[in-house]
Amino acid sequence: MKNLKLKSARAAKDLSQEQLAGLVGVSRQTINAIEKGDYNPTINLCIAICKALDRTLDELFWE
Amino acid sequence: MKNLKLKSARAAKDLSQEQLAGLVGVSRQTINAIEKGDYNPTINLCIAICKALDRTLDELFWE
DNA sequence: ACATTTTGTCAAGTATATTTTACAAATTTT
DNA sequence: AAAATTTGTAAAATATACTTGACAAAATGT
Repeated sequence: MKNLKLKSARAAKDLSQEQLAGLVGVSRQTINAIEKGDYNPTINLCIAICKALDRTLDELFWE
Repeated sequence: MKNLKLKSARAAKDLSQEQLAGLVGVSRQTINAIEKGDYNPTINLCIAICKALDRTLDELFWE
């Protein structure tokens, strides 16, 4: 299922998928796939995303 | 660095690495590697571990 | 309306998470 | 102290996260 919390947190910072990808050091497609859902990123990437968006793991990746 | 929060939470439930591995459906070595640190598990595995130990992502995998 | 940026998606390749088998060190049990 | 369980670790194989390049649809800006 889509990760709308991530999409929303990214929008709150006014960042494009490509900009967020650059901040955390992955490709744009990876960010897109995570938001799209049915994807299983590594915890280090999740942590990097959380820090870039000033959120915690529970806020963005806990159901 | 070692994940002592995970090690401690597992001990609190009196589970061996092998028992926890069975609960979350991975090998014992994977659990051992995560506790040892310098490892990068997937978010789905982290979530499964958290649920098995009645903890959240922030409690076990946030620094 | 046109131009630009952003997003969704696909296929083929590369990097790495995870498994399997195996053995020794350490810890716990009797 | 011996036996049994648990843990630490390693090498080779497999599964999958992530990349690169590319193109079209959708959204945004002028």
